[in-house]
Amino acid sequence: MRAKILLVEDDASLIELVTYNLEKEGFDVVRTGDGEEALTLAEEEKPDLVILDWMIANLSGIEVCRRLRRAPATANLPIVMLTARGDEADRIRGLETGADDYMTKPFSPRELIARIRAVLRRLRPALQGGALEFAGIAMDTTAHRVTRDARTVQLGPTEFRLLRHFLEHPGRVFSREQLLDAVWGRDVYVEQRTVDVHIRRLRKAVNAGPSGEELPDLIRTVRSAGYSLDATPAPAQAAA
Amino acid sequence: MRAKILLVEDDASLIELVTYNLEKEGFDVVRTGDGEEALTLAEEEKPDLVILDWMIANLSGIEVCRRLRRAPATANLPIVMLTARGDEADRIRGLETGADDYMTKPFSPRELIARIRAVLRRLRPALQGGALEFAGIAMDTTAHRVTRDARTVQLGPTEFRLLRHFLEHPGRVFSREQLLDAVWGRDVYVEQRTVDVHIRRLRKAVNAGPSGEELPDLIRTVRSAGYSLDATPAPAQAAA
DNA sequence: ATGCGGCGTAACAAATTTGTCACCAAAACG
DNA sequence: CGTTTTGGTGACAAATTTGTTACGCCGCAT
Repeated sequence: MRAKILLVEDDASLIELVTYNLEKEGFDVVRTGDGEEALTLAEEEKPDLVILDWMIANLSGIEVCRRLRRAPATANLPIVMLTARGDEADRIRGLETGADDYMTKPFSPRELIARIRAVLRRLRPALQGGALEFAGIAMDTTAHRVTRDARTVQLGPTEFRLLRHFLEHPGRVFSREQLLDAVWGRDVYVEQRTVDVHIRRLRKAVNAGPSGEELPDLIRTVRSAGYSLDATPAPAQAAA
Repeated sequence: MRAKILLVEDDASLIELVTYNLEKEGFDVVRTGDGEEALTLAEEEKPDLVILDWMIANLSGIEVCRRLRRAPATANLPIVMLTARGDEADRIRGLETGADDYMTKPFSPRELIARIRAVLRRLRPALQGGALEFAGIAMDTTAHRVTRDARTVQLGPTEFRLLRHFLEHPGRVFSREQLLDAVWGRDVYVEQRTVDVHIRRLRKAVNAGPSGEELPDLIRTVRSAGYSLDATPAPAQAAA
């Protein structure tokens, strides 16, 4: 899966340099030099990470950062700030506003790539082509293969993406709306209840035991909130 | 919840400088200047983050980093590399080996703090926000999970919101009207006495002990005023 | 064209949650 | 003390939220 990067920068030569390097490394790049447009693109293009220059048109980078963090849809989007302002105070302000990393010009493209990878490694483990694992469920994202306790699990495409999303954020509760955004795509109009049906299909596939038996359900229903991948199956009598 | 930081560094003056700043910011600090010992401490002390100097005794920082990543127990431990080697190649090597961030000496303690916070914000949302705690009651808002003294507490949606409100303002007394506004919503028409019933349900769930016994009630009834979350069992009635 | 697998909806059943009451207990008041 | 308030509880029926199943469609490979 290729990661999509939103590059917000208005220096033409820098755009070219960074874009070239990113694409060489296998990233998709979306560009803009305008702060307002950056906010729009962040919502519409659903990039996996934003590279944000401080000095851009219409809105300062720091303001874009602040607004991205405030909007629920982008509150979790990784941000790498990139700027000529080398002031310590500026760097700290950037990081405290919610940036995940901060680099000052002039910078090495290779280091930028390395830092981007470091951030993505944390945020979207699946983008690094690695394997995901949680409580006995293992997913090889490159081979598109899922196993539970070493036995293969057969999943449809949607269930695969759904499970991948859960594995990338274990323990966290997602609303049906968030799942539709993340798994189906932002511009797809589908009934929220459809999520339930796919959750059901996913459970059925993942919890199927060797001999027709049922394994503990790792997908927790959180009433009025959504679903989450969770190791604690039955909080019933966990007394000691 | 205070975050514990393992500082692996052998320059005495730096140790002092960094420790002072970390502790001032509310972190617990564990120190060593030895690579082998760093691995042991990482397992035993279970720090929330490691600051790792490149040049240390016994094992190089990069090697410590590599081994931490390889051991399952510490594979996910956030690492910030900190070193005099400003070489681009070294920085990239550090990041690619699994470090989450990389700073070169000389560095600003405040920037180091800001970067540590940026990493922890991602990795341990519980340490930054999303987690509430009071007198043994812990709430993870992202996982939608509540525990009392490490035992899971089962709550309905309304009780969850109610408890969250109390945890966000511990000790403060809220009238039924204020609670309806804050927990039910400003424009919902519900009987005030309904609050009592939910307080009852919340108490029942939170005060249930391991073996059917009752734990001390942390929700205080303030006659003719409302309710509050309060650790003190039964003090004399102060002024109104 | 035909069959199959996967998908989105609708519909109905099952499970939980919720707002109110009626009634009892505790506290405040004179 | 007897009354009056104010809070505590258990019971309910209604309302909401999920679980499950069935069905028709669509795209694709045969």
